[in-house]
Amino acid sequence: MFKSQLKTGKASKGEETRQHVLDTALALFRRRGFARTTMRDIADAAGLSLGAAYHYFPSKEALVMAYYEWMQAEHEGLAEARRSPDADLKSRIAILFATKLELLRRDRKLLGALFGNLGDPTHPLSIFGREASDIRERSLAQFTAVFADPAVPEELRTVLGRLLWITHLGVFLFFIHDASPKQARTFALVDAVVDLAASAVPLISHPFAGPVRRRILDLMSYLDRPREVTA
Amino acid sequence: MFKSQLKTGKASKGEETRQHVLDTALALFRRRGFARTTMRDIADAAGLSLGAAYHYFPSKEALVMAYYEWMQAEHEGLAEARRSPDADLKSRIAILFATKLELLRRDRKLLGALFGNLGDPTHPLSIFGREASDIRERSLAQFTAVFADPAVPEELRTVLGRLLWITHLGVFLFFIHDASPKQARTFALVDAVVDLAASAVPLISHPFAGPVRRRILDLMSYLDRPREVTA
DNA sequence: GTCTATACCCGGATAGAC
DNA sequence: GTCTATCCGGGTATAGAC
Repeated sequence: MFKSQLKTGKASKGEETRQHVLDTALALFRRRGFARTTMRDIADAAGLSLGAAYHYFPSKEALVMAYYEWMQAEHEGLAEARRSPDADLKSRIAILFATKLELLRRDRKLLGALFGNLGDPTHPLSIFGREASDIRERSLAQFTAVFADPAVPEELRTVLGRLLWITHLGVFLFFIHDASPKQARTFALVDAVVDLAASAVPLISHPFAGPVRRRILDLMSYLDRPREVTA
Repeated sequence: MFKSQLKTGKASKGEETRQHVLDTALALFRRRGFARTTMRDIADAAGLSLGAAYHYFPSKEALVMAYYEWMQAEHEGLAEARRSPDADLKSRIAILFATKLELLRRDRKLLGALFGNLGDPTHPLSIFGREASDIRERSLAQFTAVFADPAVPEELRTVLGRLLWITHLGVFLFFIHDASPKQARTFALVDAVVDLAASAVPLISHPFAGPVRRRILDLMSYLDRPREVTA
């Protein structure tokens, strides 16, 4: 696990090259999309042999995973920077969506790859799969933290975080397909979703909604457990 | 469009072969999954050359589309057969989910393919794409019809139909990943979802929920328009 | 450990002869 | 409508240079 770079502290030659390959790949993905970019293109554009590219990234999708990781770190940083201590629930939700949309905006053609293996449980590289679990958990944590608010019943916070996270996946699936100028429809959708989410919380917390609330908790308990591997 | 078969009325040789290829392919998909079945496997098993198989189905995914079509017709038939005129809202929803689950049960390994191209808007063969629009509309219509009920405000029916349809996609995405014995967790999830859907309708129809209801209608208006093609 | 070059396998898809 | 041959690209393998 611990290599010689312990003493240097500097980025080694290898890490520089690795970064260069990743940058080149992402530039090509952004311009031409994931499917229409070949590993041979990437190696050529980076000035490397095919073998060298595969030396750093064992598969084309590993490049997407690296991007996913970068993206998550970036989102955490940006959302944190925009955070203000006296913000209410609605603006906390709004910030989370706005920052992510800001980051993903130029990467529409690349996003498809993240949703690509959604339906294949045997494929480890999936947004719901093993390899992505770290990143997924960190993202989920961001969306759950939004509900750490005295106005929200404790028992509902985890559940609401998950619901909001799933919703954000849906929004970005919409975003991928949104061909309106400058993705105006996605921006409008985000406004509406934020508005709805913020206004649904008091409703669902109200005693009147007790039976529905209990059913939501029931339902989420089925989604909670870690995923097993299909034989 | 109109070929010589107009006079025969019988299934021509070509249609028989086409059906044979489809049957063979589905059998292989069910046994080994979509990804692990090659077009060469299918052609071999059907006793045809690769080129001949491609003559009938222009791509591997076209086979999935043909399945999707068959599936939708089957679901309409089965749901209709189970329909009883005096059923309440909840049991109408329950029947829709139960019959679909019944049909899809043996096809888990095949379903991933339906969700496969979800993220690629340039790919016409997607559950959200052009090619599938007919089938998608028919499926949506089934889920909307459930709410044709005096207890449900007119203005909400389309919206609730869409929400239920999206929910059913989510349930079957879960189903694909469900490795519990006999997919017991999916069955439990379906129960909970049906329960929640049926109990949420009175809540959302209640005057108290007016603001939330208006926001839901707002939100859905962004999802309504037909999809344009990305350049 | 970093990299080149090259040949190869596999599987989706296509061309063109018959 | 059916075949054989071919292309293309993801991915692997290997042999060797520095």
